Amino acid sequence: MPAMPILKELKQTRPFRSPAQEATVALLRTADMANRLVDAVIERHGITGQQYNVLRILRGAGETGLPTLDIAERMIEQTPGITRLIDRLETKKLVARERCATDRRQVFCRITPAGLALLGRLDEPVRAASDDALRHLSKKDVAQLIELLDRTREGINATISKEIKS
Amino acid sequence: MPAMPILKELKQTRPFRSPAQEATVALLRTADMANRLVDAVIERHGITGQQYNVLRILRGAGETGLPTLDIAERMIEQTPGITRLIDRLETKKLVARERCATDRRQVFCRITPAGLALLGRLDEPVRAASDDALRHLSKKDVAQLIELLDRTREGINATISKEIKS
DNA sequence: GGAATTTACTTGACGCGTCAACTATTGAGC
DNA sequence: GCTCAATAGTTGACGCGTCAAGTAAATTCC
Repeated sequence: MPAMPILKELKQTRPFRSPAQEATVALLRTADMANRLVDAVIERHGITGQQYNVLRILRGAGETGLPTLDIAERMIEQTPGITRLIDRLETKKLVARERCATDRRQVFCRITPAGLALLGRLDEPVRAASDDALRHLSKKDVAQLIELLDRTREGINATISKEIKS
Repeated sequence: MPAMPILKELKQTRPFRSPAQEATVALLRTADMANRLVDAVIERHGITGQQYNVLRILRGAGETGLPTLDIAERMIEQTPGITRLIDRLETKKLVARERCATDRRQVFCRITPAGLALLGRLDEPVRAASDDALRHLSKKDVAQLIELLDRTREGINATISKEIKS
């Protein structure tokens, strides 16, 4: 039961040029839908999906917090956007920043108690949204999906390193 | 060989709250990587990934073209951004717009010969990028991945319709 | 056939990703 | 110690998604 094949879904006449291309498009569209679903849950609580990610990272980092760029590394995102993202979290009093004394270039970011409380309220609904999104898949399917995606990322990583060399 | 488990990849101490959540995160990260790979190829040719998508849609639509909002429907995206997206394509002379005579509310967009030529140059490298991304997967794996993703989208769609009702 | 809706866009404002500079420190080599 | 390079972060500019509000041209309904 392939549900709704991508081809129809896109109302596209032109067929895919390879199965891999069909899979890639399916991957992108599926991820976008999942993102919307999860973001919708998060945004009801007054922060964006990206802001939520930052808060989660900072919660994981504990008391000491993290330098700005270390946060960026743990996100999907690259670098410069992180500054403004954290600016907004600081405005909302969910994150506090402080220049490091021993290395004055670094700025440590810590999650505030208000930030922790917000995360606490979000953990359950966010998990529920993920479970909902995948509820058509059996336990085994989910494991299989994770495995396929892991291997896909590995392949992409390899491709990228190859390109950097050339 | 699960390559690099998501958990390590994120340097995150806190474990996932459910397999579904791990799968969701894997999905989002994998899609992001795939997107970067493909976009990198496209952007070498002077347009963005979204602009490429619009051009593909318009190529599929043929001579008559498509009204603005019909393009938006076929994209991942919702509505209003499409206007400005096409503005930029028009500036680049890759798309032409013309108000419909019979229904003057509509604006028909058509791909120009220059746009078609650009797409022609991109088809091959884009397909190659997809193939590269998934080269660690066997034919069977790719089919399996497509199937799992199709079913996932189906589940998300159902979840969303359910929410709209409530 | 004229008012009230609906449709097809368009525009403004804001969040976010990304590249290219630019500043402030710190560290390394001499 | 002093120059030079690397590191940590910030800022400006632009593309894009998204919501809310606005405009203009059909359509619908008395």
